[in-house]
Amino acid sequence: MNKIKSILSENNINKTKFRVDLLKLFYSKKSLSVLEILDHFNSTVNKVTIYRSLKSFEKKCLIHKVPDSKNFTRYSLCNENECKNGSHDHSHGHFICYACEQTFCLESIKVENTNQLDGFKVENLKLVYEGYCNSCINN
Amino acid sequence: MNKIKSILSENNINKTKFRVDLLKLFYSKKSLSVLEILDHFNSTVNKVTIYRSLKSFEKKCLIHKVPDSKNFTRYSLCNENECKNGSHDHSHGHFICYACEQTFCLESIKVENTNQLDGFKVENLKLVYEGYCNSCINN
DNA sequence: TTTTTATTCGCAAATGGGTTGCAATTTTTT
DNA sequence: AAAAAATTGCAACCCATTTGCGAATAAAAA
Repeated sequence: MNKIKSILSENNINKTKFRVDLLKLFYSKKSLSVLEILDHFNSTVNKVTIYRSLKSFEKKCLIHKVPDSKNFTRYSLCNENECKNGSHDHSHGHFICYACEQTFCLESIKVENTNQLDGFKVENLKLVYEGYCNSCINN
Repeated sequence: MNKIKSILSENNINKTKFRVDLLKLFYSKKSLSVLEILDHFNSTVNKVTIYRSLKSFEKKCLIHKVPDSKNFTRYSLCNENECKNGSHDHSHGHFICYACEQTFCLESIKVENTNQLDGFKVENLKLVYEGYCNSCINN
């Protein structure tokens, strides 16, 4: 609660009720989509506000986009070691569950940025696993 | 020309002028988006027709979706060894060019479907390189 | 080759994610 | 408390993709 507010303060984001609640929500979820956020707040908040809050959080390196199976955008908390000053680096694999559609960061699976690819100059590398998470298998 | 038509015949897709031309086009490109197809035909064909043709080709394993950088869908020809009977398996890496937005299949970079991931049942694995292709670097 | 049947096509309209302009409200600064 | 800056909601928009439906076309049957 206090932690959330101080994070917002440090990043010059106004501590409105919604933004505090939204950031708090991120601390309890692996990843979130706009639709899930809208559902969580029972549509008491306008979707434009959600988009703008996400964009603001992203710019301040509180959250970043993560891969998803469909063409939806999902976000999850930044890792302090990886993202700084508005530039995001998630050099680890990701897992996407077909059932719950959650995206999990696989911090232990590092992807090294191979510059060695014949005919191409590689700037980024994404490693995405898809399947079923344990929680979905056991339900 | 004859080859194209016989492929369509074998897959029970009507050999309309547009579908013949569209399949021919795929044989000359690494990958295509709906917009690129629309441009190529100078908007003489309805975009709904494009979407439906693509879906039909995909169902018959002539083409499949490939990863892209933005939220657009791209398609490229299926590899006969990999895709069969409507189920698509592209177990190789992909390269996406930031400049031309083309997606290239890296047939030589195979991804083995690791079932070994703690806490997850892995069904699929995607390896995507991003950067600049030689053609864009030299222009 | 005519008739029948199955596909495909184009158009209009709808769905869904995401954005923009603007005026009203809230938070921060002084 | 007043002024300045950030945030919000609303309506309207953009763009990719889909759906319904009747008209046109292709393939199969007679």
